[in-house]
Amino acid sequence: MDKIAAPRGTADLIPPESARWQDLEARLRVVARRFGYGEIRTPLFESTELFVRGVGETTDIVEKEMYTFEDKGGRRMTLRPEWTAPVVRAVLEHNLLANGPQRLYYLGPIFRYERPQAGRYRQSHQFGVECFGFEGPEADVEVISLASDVIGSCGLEVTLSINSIGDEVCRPRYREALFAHFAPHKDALSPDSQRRLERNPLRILDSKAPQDRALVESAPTMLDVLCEPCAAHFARVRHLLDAIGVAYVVDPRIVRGLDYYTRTVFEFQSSDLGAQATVCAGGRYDGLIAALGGPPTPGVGFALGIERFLMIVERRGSAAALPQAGIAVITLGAAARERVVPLVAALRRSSDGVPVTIDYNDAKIAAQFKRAERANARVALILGDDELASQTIVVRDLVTRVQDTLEARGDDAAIAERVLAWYRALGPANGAAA
RNA sequence: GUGAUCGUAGCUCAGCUGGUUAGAGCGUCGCACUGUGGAUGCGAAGGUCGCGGGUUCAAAUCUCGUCGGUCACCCCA
Repeated sequence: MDKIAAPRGTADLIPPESARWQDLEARLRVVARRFGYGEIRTPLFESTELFVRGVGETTDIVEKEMYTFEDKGGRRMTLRPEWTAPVVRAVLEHNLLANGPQRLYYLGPIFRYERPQAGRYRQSHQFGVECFGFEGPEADVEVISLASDVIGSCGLEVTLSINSIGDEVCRPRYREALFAHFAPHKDALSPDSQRRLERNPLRILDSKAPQDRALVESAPTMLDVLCEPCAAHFARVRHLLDAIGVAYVVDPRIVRGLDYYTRTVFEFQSSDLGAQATVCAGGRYDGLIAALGGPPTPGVGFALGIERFLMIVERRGSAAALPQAGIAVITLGAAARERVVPLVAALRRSSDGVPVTIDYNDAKIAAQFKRAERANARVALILGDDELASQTIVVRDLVTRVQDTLEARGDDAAIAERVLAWYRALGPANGAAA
């Protein structure tokens, strides 16, 4: 029988890598809470219709990347390819906007049927926030600031680019201006851009084809065409970013792929990600909620790719080594192994998060020490015939190799307390542990 | 969906223009060393050479297909 492997573009998350995920997830939740965002969790699958209407019928996501299936009741379902549409659906379903503006964050998997590549998978994970109900530029800046804090708290260097893509008033004008600019030179454009010219001229702006470069350089920018309210909004966003000390560059070539964006769009990019430079991206989507049948409500948010984020952390070598922690129990002989079971139980009950591990196999002491080391334990607790006879136990600091003999009379809870007190007295493992 | 490149032990890889029992380092396990861990020496376990077909007296090696990894395009986090 053939071995079954994880599906293409998916990955198992196993120790010690899973610990890094947990660490990042904890940081993300802390920052979100600090900004007053509450967590929302939505189903892994939704009606296909939600994404068709919410993301845009002609987007790549809807046209070719969705995992869609029919359930046994004949309903068309799709594995969540992005979070914003489901979040808006849930917000409307529970009528949250009746209570005024809402701040929500999410953290979990998305699914897109794409060819795997650096920083791109069929199941990937996103953290993001959505801020509903504020029309003013302060909300744009709040959301950018939150993203910036998340990235900064991990010590990463990325560049923030911002742009405005206008609204329903000025964007159509811009499309026409772009079309007028490129159409006369259609034959000089790359084949991809010739296609984009008809479908979505904005996309030509971030073309990577060398032959498009000159024409893109000379193209009019959105910022030239912005209507008065959009221009004012964008100016305020820039002013407020300056005020809170978040560095950015204005990049008129930033275009978002999803139909629902309006006005402010932004991307955080890293040079460590190959072709997938964007680690976090978002913007304002003032028309989306109404488009999904809700009351006209402004919104702004972003999504951050967990895999890409962690990839930068690793390539920058800023991944902190896991500290040596925990107690590894070493027993010698059947009598000790039996005696130690209730003692380990007592240790775990009162260990308050200190991991207590034990190897039940009858290995030599040297081998058990090696395993304790591999498990990254800080302290070894040794129990053999000698200790049983003298009613003691030996504790040894695996970092300094200093050891001690402790009294082991009385009940197990008291012995466990003695061991844990000895453990805690060592303090955190110092640099030598790393 | 398009293109390039790679799949040999748990990991990293060697294996020349096809030639018989497929190797190394690291790791694992054992012994030297009845109870003290990053050392040394000796030894052992571990492989349907991704999978399937073809060419050949003979295929890890050539060929076709397929699956998977990696990278790029499209597009996106």
